[in-house]
Amino acid sequence: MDERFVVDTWHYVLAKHAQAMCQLERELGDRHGLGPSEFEVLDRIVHHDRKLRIQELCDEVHLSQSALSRVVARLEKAALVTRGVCDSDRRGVFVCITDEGRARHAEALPTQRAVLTEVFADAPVPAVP
Amino acid sequence: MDERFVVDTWHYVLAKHAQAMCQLERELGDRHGLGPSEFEVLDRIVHHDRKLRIQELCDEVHLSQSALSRVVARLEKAALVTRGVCDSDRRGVFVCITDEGRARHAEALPTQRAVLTEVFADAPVPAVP
DNA sequence: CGACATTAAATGCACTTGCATTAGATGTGT
DNA sequence: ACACATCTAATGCAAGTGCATTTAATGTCG
Repeated sequence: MDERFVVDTWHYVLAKHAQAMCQLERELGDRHGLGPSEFEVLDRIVHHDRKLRIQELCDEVHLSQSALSRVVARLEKAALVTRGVCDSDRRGVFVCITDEGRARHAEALPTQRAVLTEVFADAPVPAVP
Repeated sequence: MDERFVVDTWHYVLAKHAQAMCQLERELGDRHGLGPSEFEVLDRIVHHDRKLRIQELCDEVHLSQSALSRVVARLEKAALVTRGVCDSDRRGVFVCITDEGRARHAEALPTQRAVLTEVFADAPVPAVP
């Protein structure tokens, strides 16, 4: 476990994260009115293709529970998802994507892929020593 | 350029960034009173071992110019750096690390390395297809 | 059954960030 | 020399985030 390798990898992660995040924020925002977090949540729901509990989403998205709660609130206000109480455990809330949400996601997906492809086109990940 | 590879790499970057950032924030904050951005700026100055212009730092740290300006302001308030006008171009500002800043950095460096080593200990970076 | 710990999600709050703008200094062209 | 574009850094401001707390529902133990 070379210390040099660790630091190089960290710098790689920092650089790519900043680059991709910044560009995603621009492109998704300007072209589809979505932030990276909003897109990520929609993407996870579409990927599972079912309604998910907030807690399940929490495990998959890299956000705190409170931040996720607000992202879902924004998505709900934009009519891209609906929130409903869970019958079996009325503390729980499940999030269900709407048709409009699905459409918006489908529309935004190529944009996201294009950005990622551009950012990672040359992906000289630091080699393991 | 496989689309799958691109997405996998992105997820890797997202996960490692979140994990490392979160832990750095905790450890650097609790043990040394530094945020990740503050540490990063100190680290860049120590690495160059000279006073740097704000603009130079801007190229190396992944922050906007305004955010960097405020990080430097916080560091100055904590007496870890000093700011001075550049004689040759009086628009410019150079940032100079203090002895206390050097000491704090030296003290925090092992903490940062420990966190990074832990996070990237198993670093199965998605393999290039 | 009843008190208390536990869990899920929402909310108050402070903090950091980026965008847009501003203030001041420098360069340029006529 | 003067007007104007450009550049550097700082600041007003809005937005998103995490931590701590709150509210409501569930589980558990006596």
